[in-house]
Amino acid sequence: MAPPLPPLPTILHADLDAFYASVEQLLDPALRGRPIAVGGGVVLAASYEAKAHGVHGGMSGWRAKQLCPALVFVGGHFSEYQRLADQVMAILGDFTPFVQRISIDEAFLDVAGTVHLFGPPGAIAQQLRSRVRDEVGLPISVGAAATKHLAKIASQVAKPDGVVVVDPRHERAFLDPLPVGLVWGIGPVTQQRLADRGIRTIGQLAASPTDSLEQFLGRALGSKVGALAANRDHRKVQPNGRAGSVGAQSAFGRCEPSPELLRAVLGRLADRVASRLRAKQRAGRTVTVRVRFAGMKAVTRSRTGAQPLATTLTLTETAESLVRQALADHPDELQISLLAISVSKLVDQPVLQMELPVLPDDAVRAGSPSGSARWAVDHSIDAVRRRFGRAAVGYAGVELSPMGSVPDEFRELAEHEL
DNA sequence: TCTGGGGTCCTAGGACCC
DNA sequence: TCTGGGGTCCTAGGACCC
Repeated sequence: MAPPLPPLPTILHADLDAFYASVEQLLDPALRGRPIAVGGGVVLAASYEAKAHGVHGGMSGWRAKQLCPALVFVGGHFSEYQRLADQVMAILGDFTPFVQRISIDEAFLDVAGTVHLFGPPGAIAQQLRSRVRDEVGLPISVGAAATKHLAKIASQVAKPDGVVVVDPRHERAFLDPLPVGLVWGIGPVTQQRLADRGIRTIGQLAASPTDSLEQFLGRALGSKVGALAANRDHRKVQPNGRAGSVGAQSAFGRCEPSPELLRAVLGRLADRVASRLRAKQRAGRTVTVRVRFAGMKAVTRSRTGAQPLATTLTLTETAESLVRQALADHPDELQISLLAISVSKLVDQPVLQMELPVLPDDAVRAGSPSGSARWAVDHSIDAVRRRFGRAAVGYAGVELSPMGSVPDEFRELAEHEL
């Protein structure tokens, strides 16, 4: 039998460059060519002109200004980000039905079935970039390789505004000189641990004995690196699955965890999470809270119930009880700096768009409404908000809370390049 | 000048059942 | 009666990604 042909580099990873900042420069020509940062107190995204001065996401605003005095801060046009990114994804879909979007601004494509229509992967990458540039006006980088992992690394190397095709016959030559931090799953912690052992490049990593590496890196990462080095990364580009959890968090300076604070913050977070669950027609059985103390140490507490939940008031109460539990387990911690709520083990919970049911009597009389009354209250609030906007109505003490320093739109989009 | 927000995946230990 | 092994679910913690 003839030896199998080497796989073609038909997996593409397309990644918009400095996405939020590029959109701002697209919307306002006066910003083009200038160092800009999206955000204020903290930099959410920086243009390449700003990055040249060392500005990057996650940096405090004043530090960024120190590094780059000419830096211009701009507020975010969040609905524009979503709209333009969706346009880009639609263009990607013209080259193959196998598009897997992994965040607002990046996606994998498998073009194995369409090379006969559009030419080899490198040519497809160029056509795709031209169309995004011409029709949307944004720069996008593309990596092409035989596997997702490698394509992702290639697109990072291609930035800004470029293409890198990794020939499957020369993968090691491509990978070996690159820094280990480009490997998926190697973050700052692991990078430091590797550096302590003199390992900085992927080549050095691949050359070190696997068993001892696995011993100190953990089996998961060890096998991941092994698979990468041996080109055994066989994950397919697959249609997007549905989210496995829905959560929200809120950071505030350092505060004493008074009952009033807990009520206000958890009520607001539960309102966000539960209304998003209802909008997706989903509900979840497991509620997890996260409490971060003043020293950045964080703990979690979770509870799994028999019935899936998507009710604001029930979620608030469950979260409150879990947070109290976490606080009681750490009596030495006097201040907290963040609270988070997440709901997982999600199931479908279709909701008929029916007229509002008549409130049961017990809801009117009792201080604590019944399950069906809670359902009715939530859905009437959702309905009003659909018509008049989110701020139109809410739970007492929830909307009035001074805690929401970050506008809700800010929270809708997961940030990138941090 | 302490560091925002929304997710995923992995590990480990314990409970529980067969 | 004692013991072992496997499977599944739950909780908690941590690293990482965008």
